[in-house]
Amino acid sequence: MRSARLPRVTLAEQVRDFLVLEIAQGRIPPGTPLRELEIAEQLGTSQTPVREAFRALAALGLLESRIHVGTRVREVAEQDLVDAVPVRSALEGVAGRLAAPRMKGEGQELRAAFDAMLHVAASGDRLAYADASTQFHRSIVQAARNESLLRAWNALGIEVMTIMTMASTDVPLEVAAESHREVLEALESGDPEQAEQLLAHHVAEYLPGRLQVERHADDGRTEPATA
Amino acid sequence: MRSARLPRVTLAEQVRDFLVLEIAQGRIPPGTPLRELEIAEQLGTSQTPVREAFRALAALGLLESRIHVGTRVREVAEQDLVDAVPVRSALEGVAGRLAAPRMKGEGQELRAAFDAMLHVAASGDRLAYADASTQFHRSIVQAARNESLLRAWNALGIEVMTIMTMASTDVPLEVAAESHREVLEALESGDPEQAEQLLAHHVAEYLPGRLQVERHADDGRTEPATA
DNA sequence: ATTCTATGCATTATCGATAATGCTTGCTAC
DNA sequence: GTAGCAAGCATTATCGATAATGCATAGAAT
Repeated sequence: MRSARLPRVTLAEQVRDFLVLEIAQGRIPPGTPLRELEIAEQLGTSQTPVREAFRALAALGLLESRIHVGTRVREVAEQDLVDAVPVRSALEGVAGRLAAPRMKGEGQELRAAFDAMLHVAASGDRLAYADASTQFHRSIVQAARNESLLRAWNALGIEVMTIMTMASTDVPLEVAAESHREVLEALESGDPEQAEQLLAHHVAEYLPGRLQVERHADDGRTEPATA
Repeated sequence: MRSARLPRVTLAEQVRDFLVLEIAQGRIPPGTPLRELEIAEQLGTSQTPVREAFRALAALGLLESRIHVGTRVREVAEQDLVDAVPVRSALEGVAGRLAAPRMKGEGQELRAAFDAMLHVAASGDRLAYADASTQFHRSIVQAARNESLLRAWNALGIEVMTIMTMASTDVPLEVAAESHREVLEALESGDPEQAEQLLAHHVAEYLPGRLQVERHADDGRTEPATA
């Protein structure tokens, strides 16, 4: 969002990002209890920034805290990937609808994000690809110029989910990246209907194989997912 | 959510709720700068819980913070009411779709929430009505049993919005309450399609008169709103 | 054996104080 | 008069220490 702009300074944010990566990449497995003071010591900070990071991650559903008892990494992170599908689909559909008219003609930022995604896909770095993909989708949501929408979307924690998904699927990056092209074009053409449709569908496109199976029991209208 | 169950203990939560009411009811007008230490002194706590409350409210979009500079009440709370309409509509539509099959037959909790709403509407207490209405809608979102959905919905800060809406509209409470009946019935009947439709539409039903005007410039598919 | 109760312990929640930051104002140089 | 710089100030960000809480365990009573 402001990634390169401001140096992302606070310790709390650094701690948060550290934990996100540790958890998303499986170095801290689900169920692990996290103690504020322990993490603080480990990172050389005081309890305060760690506590703040815990709160932020709990809001994303990555941790769960019980007051006066403790915090641990949530077990169900995988179910979340599945749950998120219809929600993301709905939200990004709205985003497409609202963003399309504003994009007509000037999708510079979005196209830049798309190009970055293609570029990074060629490099084979799945983590970097996750970043690029997240940035692409966030650009769309931001283009809708709707604070509520952005907030709801952020609450889903797409960054983390995308990282986790990329880590557990083996879809070739080029294919994944290429699948964004029609979305980009629909937005650039400025057609709200088509943008909504394509985005809602696209978001439901890839899901790690293992998860695809469980999916069908559940929703019934949207299809598979990643992005 | 757990309102009566656990006593909602932490100071941070109390501070948060205090601020929500002050802001929602206009006793702290938009634009007001809030200083952590000042609020702390005013409430007889230390800076820490206040800081935590600030963060939570910033996440809801009620405050905006700039690092090392300060925090103030967001100006645009009113625009948010408008922005939230298509987002809420989409989210609650999904909620209805997912919740309906689970509710078939046993909508006890939801019906209880509905009855509470009717009851409180008769009393004329608009603040209490806002609570009841929020509880009704939250029940539906919870019934969908989808963590991501609940998180996204919570991120919208419906409680606050409903309080603010009720404060600035003059729709008779009985009418507002009654309008939930068909939603309830659709859910009890267990039909996902109909529940989705009705909810998405219902959510877009009431908006304070002053705001209705601005609305039409903006979205184009969903209609007016409160709930 | 089972339930109740008291006590200790692990952990968070809160506190008061200090460090760090960014804004602003006033000065200086041109 | 204006641009650049420096010092002071308001405010947050962080720290280290203490208070409060809930859980678990062990013992007593039945």
